[in-house]
Amino acid sequence: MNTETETTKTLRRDAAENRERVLGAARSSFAEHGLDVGMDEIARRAGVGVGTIYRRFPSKEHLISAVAAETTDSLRTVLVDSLALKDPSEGFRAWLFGIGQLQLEHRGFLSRLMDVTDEAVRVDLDEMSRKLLRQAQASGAIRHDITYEDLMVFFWSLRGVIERTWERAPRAWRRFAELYLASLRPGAPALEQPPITL
Amino acid sequence: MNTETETTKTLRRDAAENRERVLGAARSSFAEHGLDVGMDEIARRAGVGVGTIYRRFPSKEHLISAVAAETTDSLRTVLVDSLALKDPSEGFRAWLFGIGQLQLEHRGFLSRLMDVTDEAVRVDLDEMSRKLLRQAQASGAIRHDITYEDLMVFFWSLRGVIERTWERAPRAWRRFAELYLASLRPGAPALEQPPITL
Amino acid sequence: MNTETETTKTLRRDAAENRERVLGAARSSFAEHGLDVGMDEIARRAGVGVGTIYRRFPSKEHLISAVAAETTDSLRTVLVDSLALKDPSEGFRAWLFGIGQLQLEHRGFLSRLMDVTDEAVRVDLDEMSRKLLRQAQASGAIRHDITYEDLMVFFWSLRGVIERTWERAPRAWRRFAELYLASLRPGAPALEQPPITL
Amino acid sequence: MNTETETTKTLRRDAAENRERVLGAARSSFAEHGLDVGMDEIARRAGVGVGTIYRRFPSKEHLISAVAAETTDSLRTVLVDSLALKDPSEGFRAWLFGIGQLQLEHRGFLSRLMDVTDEAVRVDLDEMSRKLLRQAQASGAIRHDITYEDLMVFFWSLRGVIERTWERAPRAWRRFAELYLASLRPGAPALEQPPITL
DNA sequence: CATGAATGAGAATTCATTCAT
DNA sequence: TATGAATGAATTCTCATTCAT
Repeated sequence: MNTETETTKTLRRDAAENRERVLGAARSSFAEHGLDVGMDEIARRAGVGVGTIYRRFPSKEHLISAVAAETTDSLRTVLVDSLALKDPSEGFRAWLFGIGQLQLEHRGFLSRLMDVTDEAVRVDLDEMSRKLLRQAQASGAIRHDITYEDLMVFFWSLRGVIERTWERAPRAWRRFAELYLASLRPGAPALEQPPITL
Repeated sequence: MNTETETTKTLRRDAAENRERVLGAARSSFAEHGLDVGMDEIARRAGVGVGTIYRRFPSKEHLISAVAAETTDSLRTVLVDSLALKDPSEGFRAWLFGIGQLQLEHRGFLSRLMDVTDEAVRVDLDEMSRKLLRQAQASGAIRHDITYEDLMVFFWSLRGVIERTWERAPRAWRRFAELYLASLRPGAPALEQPPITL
Repeated sequence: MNTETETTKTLRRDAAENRERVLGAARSSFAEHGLDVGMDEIARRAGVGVGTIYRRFPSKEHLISAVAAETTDSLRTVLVDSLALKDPSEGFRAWLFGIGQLQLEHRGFLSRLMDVTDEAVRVDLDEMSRKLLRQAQASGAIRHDITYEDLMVFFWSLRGVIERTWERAPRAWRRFAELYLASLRPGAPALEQPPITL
Repeated sequence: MNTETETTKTLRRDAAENRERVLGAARSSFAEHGLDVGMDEIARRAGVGVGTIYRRFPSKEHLISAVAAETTDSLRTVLVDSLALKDPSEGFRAWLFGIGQLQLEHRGFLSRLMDVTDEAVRVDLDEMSRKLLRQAQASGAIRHDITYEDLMVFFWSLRGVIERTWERAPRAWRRFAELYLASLRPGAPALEQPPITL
């Protein structure tokens, strides 16, 4: 903003860009080594000092949350793209597999992946998700006793699969997802277990 | 001798019992705080000094393995009990839910849970598992295109579910398992995704 | 800025100076308590946190080596100064006593003192040492059946003397060295024991 | 002594014998691994429990001293044997080399080797030592300006030599001793360094 | 008396976080 | 504002010593 500062420190990276660098470094570090990577390593990858990270993020925990929150965009993209599909059944399937692919790409902090801290955003994504389910159920593609929470649980289940298989069988989660999807089709016997609330 | 001392200091006990105390303390510590709990905390819970833990287990890694190995017995019990059921369909279901319950009880080091290091034991459990699946398929309860690996993947998926839900919805995994089980019933459409190898 | 803070907290200094402080603290700690001093004690002496030591030296072993390596310069100084003396006999004597003085000043890790890990440096010091001996022998000051290895052994022998006497008789090693030196003068009877190789 | 006890506990090792076992185990442990061996290792070698060691020796320090003190007998043997030799010059030489051999055999706690805690014993050994020196000087084999302390220092110097050479050149100390001995012969120049007291 | 399991202070090392420059 | 050196609490593991059996 300040022109003089802008002039004298032309080479200094813009704060926003700097934040991106850190987030990117954090994401790839987490993907490779898990959440236990040191802040030094992340700083090194980002090409900044540790202090710079702490200027943007009060603590490592905040950084992790920020990286997780960052996936919100991808999450939204998956939802929007899925909703855009004509066939609700196709849209539903695209959603499930889209989230799976997302997790594969963000493995390392899967435990935090589906955390969305911003309430407004959460509600937004929530509504899109529920709509996808509703449409699929209305179209007869998905059983009516399936709840939104069931799908959340499915997304969480992917973590266990991906963390264990991504190295040796990176497509294993797809078979798993397809099987699970089959159980959501109408015609299956009624469920004994009651729906859950979270 | 002195009752008060007995009370305040909980005098040295039998070595074997002590080992159990350590394993128990480790298991519950892991369940509550994950594998990152300090050895001090485990020792405190067990009511022993850290040195005592190290007398039995050369390193924290060994302790973790021991706790994990301990579950092998439970694993076998689940399998044996499931195989003992007359109805193969019932046996198969008992197996799936039994493993889920096991994981719920051992949450904290779920990442190690299905590791069985002793080769002979592994083969043994393996054979029982495959037999359960075979019988269920022969009886017509389970689709024939389901493989042993599919079930392993399912067990791993439970980790993601349980770690995320055990506190607020400890029965969530049951609904998830029931749904998954439904997808294994005959009559569902053929799977596009090929079976996996691990 | 605040003078009082300056006094009470001794604000962070230049990194290089800090490294020196650590090396100095390590050297004096080793001299007083031997290699078994804790890193905490060394850090305390240096007026830094333990972490600071580990920032410069990956492990205690590295720190010890660094302190030892530091004496390499003193070793070279002794050699250069001794070689600079006109009289080869004087030079030889200066060498022996110089090394003794060095050991007295670095007592505590005498076991590592004569270790020179850098091959090039070792060869360099080696050559100067051999030259000192050669010149002394050529000038007739030292017997011709004395080998370079004999002198190494003498230097090692000083460790035993100094470790045992430095507190109560810090000059004892000088008398010992003088006596030994006397045995190197020409005219003594031939040696029965063969020269050694190391 | 008590016949009944003797009868009922026939298999229990005699206390004195037990003490010997511990001392022997300690000595060989020290020789192999230095003073840093654990008490457990010593107990294992001795075939007793650690508690048994602590029954005989209040602390590790005491055990070390005891092992060191044990060499007093060897020390005396060397002295007696050396004094028994007709030729004082031979006796003196036998003494020096005898002590060297002793140290080679007891390497590991050389730092404590010459410690003799029992005052009466110390005086006794002291007198024999001084007598050996006196006789050698009287016979003209050794210079008159050599003191008893000079020889003590020599014995200590052997530690540095032996610790550094015993593995690769176990006879190196002999050449060193021979050289040193040469310096004690009459005819050498007067010493500048004053005699020491300890 | 002997045993060896138990103890816990202490040692080396790591890493999130702070702060002087 | 960015940097990275400094910090020190926390962690794993060791070992001399104690004490119930």
